Amino acid sequence: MVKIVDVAREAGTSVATVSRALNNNDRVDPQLAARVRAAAEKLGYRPNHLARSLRRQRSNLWLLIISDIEVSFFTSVARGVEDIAVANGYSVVLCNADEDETKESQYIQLAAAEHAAGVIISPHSTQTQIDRLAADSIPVVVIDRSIAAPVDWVMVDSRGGALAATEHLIRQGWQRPACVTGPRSAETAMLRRLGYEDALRAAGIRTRRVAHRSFHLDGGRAGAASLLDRDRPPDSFFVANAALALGVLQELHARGLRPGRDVGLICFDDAPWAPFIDPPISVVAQPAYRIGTQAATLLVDRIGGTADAAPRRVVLGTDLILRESSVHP
Amino acid sequence: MVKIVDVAREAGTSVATVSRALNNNDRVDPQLAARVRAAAEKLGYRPNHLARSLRRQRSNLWLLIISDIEVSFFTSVARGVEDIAVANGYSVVLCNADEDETKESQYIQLAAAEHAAGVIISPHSTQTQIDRLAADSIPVVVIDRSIAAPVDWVMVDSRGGALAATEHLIRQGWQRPACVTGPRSAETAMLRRLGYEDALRAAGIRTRRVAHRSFHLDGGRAGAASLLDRDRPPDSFFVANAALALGVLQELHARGLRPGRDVGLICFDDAPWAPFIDPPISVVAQPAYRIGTQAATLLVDRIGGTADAAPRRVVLGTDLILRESSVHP
DNA sequence: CTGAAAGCGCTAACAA
DNA sequence: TTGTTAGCGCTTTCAG
Repeated sequence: MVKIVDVAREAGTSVATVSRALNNNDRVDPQLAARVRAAAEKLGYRPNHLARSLRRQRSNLWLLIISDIEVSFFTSVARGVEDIAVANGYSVVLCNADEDETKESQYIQLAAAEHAAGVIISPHSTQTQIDRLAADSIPVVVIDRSIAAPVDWVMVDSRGGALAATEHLIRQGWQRPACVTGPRSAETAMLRRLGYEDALRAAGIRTRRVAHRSFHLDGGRAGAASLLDRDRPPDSFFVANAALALGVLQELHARGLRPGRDVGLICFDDAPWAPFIDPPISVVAQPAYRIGTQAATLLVDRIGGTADAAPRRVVLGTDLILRESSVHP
Repeated sequence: MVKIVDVAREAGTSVATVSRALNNNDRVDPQLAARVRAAAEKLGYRPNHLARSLRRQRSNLWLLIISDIEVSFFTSVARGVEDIAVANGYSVVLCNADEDETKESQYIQLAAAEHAAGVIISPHSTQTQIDRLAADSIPVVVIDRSIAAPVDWVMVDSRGGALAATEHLIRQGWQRPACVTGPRSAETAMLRRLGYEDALRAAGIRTRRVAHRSFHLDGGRAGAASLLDRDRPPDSFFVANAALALGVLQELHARGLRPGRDVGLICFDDAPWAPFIDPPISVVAQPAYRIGTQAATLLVDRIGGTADAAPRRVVLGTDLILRESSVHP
């Protein structure tokens, strides 16, 4: 391992000058700086981030903690985050909390222990504890779901999107829309349910048909099954995310019910496969990449700026993409 | 920030003893150790990984560098890796190289700069340079694709899986199978092509219908289009991964060709949506989770063991899952 | 079994 | 503008 003192010796100068030349370049003789860079190059010098971060008390590493890596929404977000981060000299690593509270808290610990420069997180629940980060004054930006702490966040208008989707179902002529959503602990699950209920209320439909399940395929299947087993089963479904929708589709298929003919179906979040399902699925699309860039921009500001500025909140709109699954025959 | 010296003061002992008590516990008086732990607990002490790693010259962090996070195969691998890593006291973070050589090399640099304990990587190409890691004696395990360096790796039998898939197509009665695969630089792309050709050879089919494209939806669409525009177009497709398959489906749909009726279709890698496509897609399934656990196990051994032991190679078999898309009417 | 002290590689006062 | 040097927080000899 070649270290800074080796470069100093090679360039015939001191470690301080090497450090200065290789970093900000602030007030070091251009010729000397060039010599230093040449020496560093020749020796293949790579700064040791550990030592640097320990000394500086801050690193260049961001942790992006996402609640479920299998959700393509998050992978698009990640791309947005990364593009902005890299442009500002940070590296981003991903942590998959897998909707598991324990894993999530371990990653939060990790961010603190590794002295991350910043954290972007889609919290498992509104109760997710980020005190560990606040205590070490590591800036945090929350995405997708909100949290019981005064931090910056970026979200989509879940309630509005759900309202639009359910309204669409009703306008198509479906009479008894149901809502299959995530666990009560997930704010997006609740907001999407509320949007669904807004639409029912506006249309004067009294019966709420709601199933809360885990945000997974199995949850979708179970939710749809329980709803369909009721006395007056739903004739259409607003589903709160893509994984759930896959489960709902499975259950519909098992019962010989075809979306766009026997039942209506629309879901939140546009998955890459949604246009290829039989029939193609209508969705509420989220601006995932833009959520990532927005969150990253907030984080860059927060790292550079004053810690005690008031939290900033960004809410992005959704787009309704209509395909065949929601058509009323 | 509470540090080790604070704990020492609280416990009425020295930093050395605190360090020992909090780590291996090796030959520390049990009573003293208990006092130390109590003090650490009381003060909310968290070790600073940066300082520890700098001193020890090794960290507990693994980097898992994957070539495309949108491929669900990799997310399952990640889960397998993580389970083993955590069980052995390591933390793992994900890096998405996005099939981009530059990003990949930046992550390799990052692993070196952060003194990662180990790296698991699905390399962008056989030419991926991991010298940076070898130079810092950071153990590496390669997955999914091989690489021009003597390292441990874990792969699936791509060629065998491709052979089985293509044989199945032929046995169904399809006469002119084609192969839509990834770029020549990707070893899996080549191996799957070779397996396809093995099957044609065995069946005495002379005409090779092959399209190499990028491992993405667009590539699949373009590949299928170019094949279908030939003089004697294929009547069936073996597709080298799930993203490509989506593109192929798109092109077939655009031409009014229905899999399992007008054409045969089977693809490598079982995606979560594969059973829900119209018609459900036949696939070659990979033991993704097991690839992750195997790779992680190799890495644990390698970190603990001697660096110069001969590289170990693991090849896992694939499973053919037959659904409707490959049926010959 | 415990403590004192020497660094890990780097940056940032402080001096020159 | 450059160099000397004191740590960042921790682990690990080496003495005791």
